[in-house]
Amino acid sequence: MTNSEAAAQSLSIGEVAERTGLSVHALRFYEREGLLVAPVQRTSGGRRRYTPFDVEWLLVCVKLRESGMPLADLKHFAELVRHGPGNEAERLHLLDTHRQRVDAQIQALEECRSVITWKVAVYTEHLARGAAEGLWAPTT
Amino acid sequence: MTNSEAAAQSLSIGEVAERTGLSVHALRFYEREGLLVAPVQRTSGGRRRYTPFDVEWLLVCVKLRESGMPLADLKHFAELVRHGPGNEAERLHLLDTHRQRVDAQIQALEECRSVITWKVAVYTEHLARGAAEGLWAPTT
DNA sequence: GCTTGATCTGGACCTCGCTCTAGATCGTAG
DNA sequence: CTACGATCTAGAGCGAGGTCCAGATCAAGC
Repeated sequence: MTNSEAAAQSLSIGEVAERTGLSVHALRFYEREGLLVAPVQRTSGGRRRYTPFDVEWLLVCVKLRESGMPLADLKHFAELVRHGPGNEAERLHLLDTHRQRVDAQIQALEECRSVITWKVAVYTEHLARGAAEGLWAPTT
Repeated sequence: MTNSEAAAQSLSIGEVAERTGLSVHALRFYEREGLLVAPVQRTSGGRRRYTPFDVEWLLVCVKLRESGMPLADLKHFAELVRHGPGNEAERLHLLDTHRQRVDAQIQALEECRSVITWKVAVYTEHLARGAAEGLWAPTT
């Protein structure tokens, strides 16, 4: 890949914000916090140019954040990747631990869901009966 | 129910903390924030006594919080209940809206889960092959 | 050359949801 | 009566995760 091809593929911070759903503020913040694998390239004028690699990494970050991974863990993961090959076992462990948390979270949410569904049914029935009995009781 | 029966069923803040998983600090905080349906009863000495009703309400609160309902919404819900019968439709709406958010959240988490599973598989394979290729690439 | 909009930096500030502190009081066991 | 642990109030503090601001610079179009 030539320099110009690379330049053509690279994106400004605004474009990356659009593609990742992160704000430009958040992108700069993530960078400061060391969440990126490599320092972002700059134009001669000092503007950031993100490579497709950067964007893909950020998309993974977004998914991990969405699922509740703390920034500190994300930073640790980035450090491992930055450090290069040889620590795949640790990366694996990090991800697998997180997957377990996600599983637990899904389960918890499904429980919440059924509690809510139950409550919704209660109110729906109440309304159907013309709200004849006004008293709210937690279990009914 | 006599007074003494009610008193026997009522719990101290510490007992409620145990049963709900909230800290005593959080319990007092929730009360200050108006998240309870009714003001908590007090002993002659000024200590809080929670009724079974209070505890059940708090357990619902915990479930709703766990599933990401903001305190502001919880407060609103409490206000509706406090205000008594006649607003069941609004309560229903509040809960149903939240359920939709929970559903979306579950779906998002499942997506995250599959992304993570994929990544885990990549690293596992990598390790199985003796980490022959060290290059990390976001998609592989 | 000039305007306009995007981006730059460093640091202050914000919201949320608690958590903790200090200093006083209650209440129960010895 | 004395200890001692639980609880009380008001209010300060905290950690996470950004968000926003000021003032300057860059880059593209007219």
